Amino acid sequence: MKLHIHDTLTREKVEFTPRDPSRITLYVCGPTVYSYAHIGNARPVVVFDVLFRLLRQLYGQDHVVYARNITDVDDKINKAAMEQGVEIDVITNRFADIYNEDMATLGALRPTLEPRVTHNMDAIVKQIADIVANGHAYAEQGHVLFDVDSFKGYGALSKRSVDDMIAGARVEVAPYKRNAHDFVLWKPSKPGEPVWESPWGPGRPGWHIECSAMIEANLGLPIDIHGGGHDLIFPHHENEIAQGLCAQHSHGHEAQYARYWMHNGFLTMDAEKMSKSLGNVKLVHELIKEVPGEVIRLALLSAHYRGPLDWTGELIAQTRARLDGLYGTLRKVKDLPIVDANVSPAVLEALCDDLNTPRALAELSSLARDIETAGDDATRTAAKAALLAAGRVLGLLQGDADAWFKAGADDDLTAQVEGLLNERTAARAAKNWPEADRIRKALDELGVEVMDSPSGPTWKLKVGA
RNA sequence: GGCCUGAUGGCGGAGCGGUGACGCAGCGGAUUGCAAAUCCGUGAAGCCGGGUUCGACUCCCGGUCAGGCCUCCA
Repeated sequence: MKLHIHDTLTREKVEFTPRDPSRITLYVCGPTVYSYAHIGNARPVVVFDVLFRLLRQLYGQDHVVYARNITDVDDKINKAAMEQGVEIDVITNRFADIYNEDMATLGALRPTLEPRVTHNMDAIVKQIADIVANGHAYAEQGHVLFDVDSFKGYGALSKRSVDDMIAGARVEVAPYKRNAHDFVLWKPSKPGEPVWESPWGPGRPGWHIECSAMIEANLGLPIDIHGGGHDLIFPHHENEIAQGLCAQHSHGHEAQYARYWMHNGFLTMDAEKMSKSLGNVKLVHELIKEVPGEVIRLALLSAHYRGPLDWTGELIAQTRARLDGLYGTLRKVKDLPIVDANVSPAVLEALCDDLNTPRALAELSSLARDIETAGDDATRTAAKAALLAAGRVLGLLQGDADAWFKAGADDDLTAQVEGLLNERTAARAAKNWPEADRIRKALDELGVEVMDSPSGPTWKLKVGA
């Protein structure tokens, strides 16, 4: 099965051919760790997690190197550290850990590499030096600026010309810049900020250089796939290309930086842009207290990654209901053995078509129906295996089905429910329907819904109870 | 102003130049002590205006609306 992906550089869906099938390289821009991640930040994480899983499925578990950086040098980090009177690593370690925990709750696998700016300062300084040596950057007043005019390929990714950018003219004009659109590779630190040594004086790296330096140092050019949010196309990824290629001794004009570019669409909140001023920023850290991580994950995968996604209460409710259905089916076959199975070709085909998760999800429903309509346990066991295997590529349905419905119930409640259920089972055995209904009502008041089945009752905690 | 997306049923959301997935909700039936689940069936859509075509939701052109980027941003 051949993977096809929509490449931002050519704006076309193309067949994916890895440079080296035994070492696929994937890089996705990660978080700046000064605060909590919001739900919009989670979309690329989940989307590219599916890509990571798919690539591992197609090329082998050990043949994919997935790097997602952690930006731990940044103005916002400095500000937070200053305000709290601590070193920056107190802030960055704390939020990097929280980030990883929160993303794990969304079912995202840990990337192979999580390079940090502070751990790659040598690579950054070296890359800047290479760019300067190759004549694509200049030092001025403690700054090092990338000379945009020296790189002919500039603007190829974002499809904009340097002239257009000047026309837009919101770029910062500074005395140390030759041209307004030149951007910073290295700059002096302000008093009190962390400082690193460099040939151009003490200071700190600019925003874009970290990614290209870490890619060069950790993955090697060209990487296979570079991913990120749509908003990063310009200037971040455009600048990455310029830096990454101009640091190469070939001057990189014909070389490639990333063989394929993938960008996820934006997420809106009730059709509005998420912004602090509107007060509609949803933090993943808060959201997972009210909504299971898997619901969030499925909701994020319910639309194609390149399209927009509107985050609403209705979306969450519908997604939860859908997952209830899937886990409900799995609960019916929970006592059947788990056997190995191949990922359904239809699911693979959908994902290989530029990560068409909605189509893959539709197939998941079909696989669930196979379980429901199976006539015997052998068929059911095979169908269960097929559903779980398909779920695994999507990072879904790997939890315990019973636990799914009881999530949120503490031990006390569970014991209480089990007790009442036993009483009710006895009442039903005696065909004492009024008593059975009384207990059902009592459970209902506890927020518990009882479902009878030939093999005994099951229950679930009602949402919002 | 420049560049880039998107617009499908009550809601979410795909594919496809000719029979309109899938999910949630609705309706009918089967099943069920009750309830749920499940299965079967069913109603329901393609922003507007042109064009191409035997035929367009699907291709082309022009609008409209919404969102994004051009400044830190997933």
